Amino acid sequence: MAKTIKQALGEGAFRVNGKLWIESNGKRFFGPGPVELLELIDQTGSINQAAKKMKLSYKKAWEIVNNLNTMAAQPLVITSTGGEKGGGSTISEEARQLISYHRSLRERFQAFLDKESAKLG
Amino acid sequence: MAKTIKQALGEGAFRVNGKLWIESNGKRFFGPGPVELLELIDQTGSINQAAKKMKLSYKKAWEIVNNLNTMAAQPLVITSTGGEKGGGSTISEEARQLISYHRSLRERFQAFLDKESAKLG
DNA sequence: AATCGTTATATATTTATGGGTATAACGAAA
DNA sequence: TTTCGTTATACCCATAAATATATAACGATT
Repeated sequence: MAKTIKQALGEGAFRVNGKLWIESNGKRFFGPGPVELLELIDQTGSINQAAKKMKLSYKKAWEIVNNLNTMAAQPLVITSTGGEKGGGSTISEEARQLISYHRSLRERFQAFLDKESAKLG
Repeated sequence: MAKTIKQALGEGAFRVNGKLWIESNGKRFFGPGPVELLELIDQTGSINQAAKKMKLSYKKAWEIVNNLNTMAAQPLVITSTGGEKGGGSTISEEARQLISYHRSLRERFQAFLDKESAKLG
């Protein structure tokens, strides 16, 4: 009698999980972290404040922003220094498109994961 | 006029990629690395030789094996010490089931990634 | 000119990860 | 009892990654 996957795994809460991202030439470009950061920049108008809300160092947040702007054809974050409020940042229309696409992508991925996980239980 | 994803990304070779694994209570349990290791243990009859073929330290390989055996309901690797050849290891029927399932899972995942990537080009 | 909070950048420090090395235990066979 | 290659485990070190700290530049407003 052939052993089943369920016998191998037992009754633990096993499930299929994973991560998705968009890459270019093998270099990771766009994942959940950047998406959240972009949304918070949009809400706060500042990389600095967005980083704090994500409990990220400003440096790390800036690196993410810089990477996004370097790899994309069009800048995703528009930054400005100086001025009354010291400067600030906004996100571009292209960024909104990417966020929207990524959201729907994640929904499809979640459905995939749920379907696969069901096979284990 | 709304900007498209293609405009945001430009003509670079962007694609959707990702990683999959099986987890239990949030702890990663089974991924591509363990699968390859199990297959090599099956071929060589030894954790030590399997580690060398994967260019992995024996220590790391043993940790993977130990983790697999600890988390699964049934042992996936059966080890023995001493004897004519110093000992050795074999994989269980449950391990073969998991390898087989994981292979088909990855095929379905790859199809998902290809389908999503096509939307970017 | 002084002020403000931000962007932008360099440098140092701490933390995590993996690898290297060493060693004991094992048990069948000679 | 000696030999063998393996499993099993502890300990230290090197490299990488995340984090912390410090500082300059910016420019509209006052």
